[in-house]
Amino acid sequence: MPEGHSVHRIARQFARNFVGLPVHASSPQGRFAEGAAVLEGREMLQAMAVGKQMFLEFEGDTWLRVHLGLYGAWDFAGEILVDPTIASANGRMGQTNQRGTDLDGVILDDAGENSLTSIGAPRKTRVHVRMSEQTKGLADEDAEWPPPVVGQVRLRLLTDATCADLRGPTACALQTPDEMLATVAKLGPDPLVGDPAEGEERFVRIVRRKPTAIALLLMDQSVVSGIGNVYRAEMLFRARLNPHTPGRDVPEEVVRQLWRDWVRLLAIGVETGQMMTMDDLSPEQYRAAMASRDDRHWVYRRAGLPCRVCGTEIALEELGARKLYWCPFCQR
DNA sequence: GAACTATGCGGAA
DNA sequence: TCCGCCTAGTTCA
Repeated sequence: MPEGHSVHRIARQFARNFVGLPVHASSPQGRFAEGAAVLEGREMLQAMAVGKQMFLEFEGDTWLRVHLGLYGAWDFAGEILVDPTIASANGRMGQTNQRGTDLDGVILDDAGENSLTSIGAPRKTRVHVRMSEQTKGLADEDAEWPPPVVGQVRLRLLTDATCADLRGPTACALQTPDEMLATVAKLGPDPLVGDPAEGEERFVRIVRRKPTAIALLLMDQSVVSGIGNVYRAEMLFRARLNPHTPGRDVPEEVVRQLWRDWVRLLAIGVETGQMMTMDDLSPEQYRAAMASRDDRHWVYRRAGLPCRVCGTEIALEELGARKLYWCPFCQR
């Protein structure tokens, strides 16, 4: 259940390992057989993310649009080049386990080394990672190649060195360039696409016009791209903003603050692979919070627990068919 | 092994 | 507003 940061990480992984290379495409599960046949053998030209959508461009004016939805995930295997601007390379990206762990793939351990752990890679037996020369000592020479297909793989993309398996997406479809542009045009600004200052103006203009609760606006992908249920709850708490405040009643400066917070959280998320929303804690506080992976947020999934700031019980309500967590005192 | 849950979203009613 | 999609980890029996 990835929010925007995961999708950007996945796009970057494709940029490093697939772009510029011919790709074998198949649909082991069969549900994307026609599309895979179209892509088979074509060179991947570009990989980009806009909000929660990812677009892969192939030779012949053909785009692949993928939306992971609630359950989707990409599993990478084989050679996985490490983006130096990104703290970790990966096994599994997108899906996470049910304990609230929101980590993509490999993490940095205390020593600052890349280490393969099961965190965020709940089915690590399926992830045969042969790291690039930029990492060390993680060669898996005995891994079968290409990796055996396990489970429902909608789409497998394969180069000589790297394999990417897509499972459970909400959307996986081919698009013409016009269709791709039309999809993007419907999306609100993404801090990592285009000029973030322009994005801020668009965001402010829309929010300040709407009578809709700010908690709903933040989740509306036509208002702002990439925010999901976790970032929504956390951002509203960080702004100490009542989730029910109509967009047009949120002071302009607070709207701008929300956008800038999203810019910051997304950057941290893409860099670390974690939905780090408590970055302003002291190191000691942060260590304590991280000690329990189930409890690393201000309010998300903390219903009934005391607010970390004021001790009030965190509230849980349904809003727009999603669970909304907030502190009735801090966000009054 | 069944039931439950999830970071999403489109379409029917 | 509700339902269905579609996957897999976790929890509980």
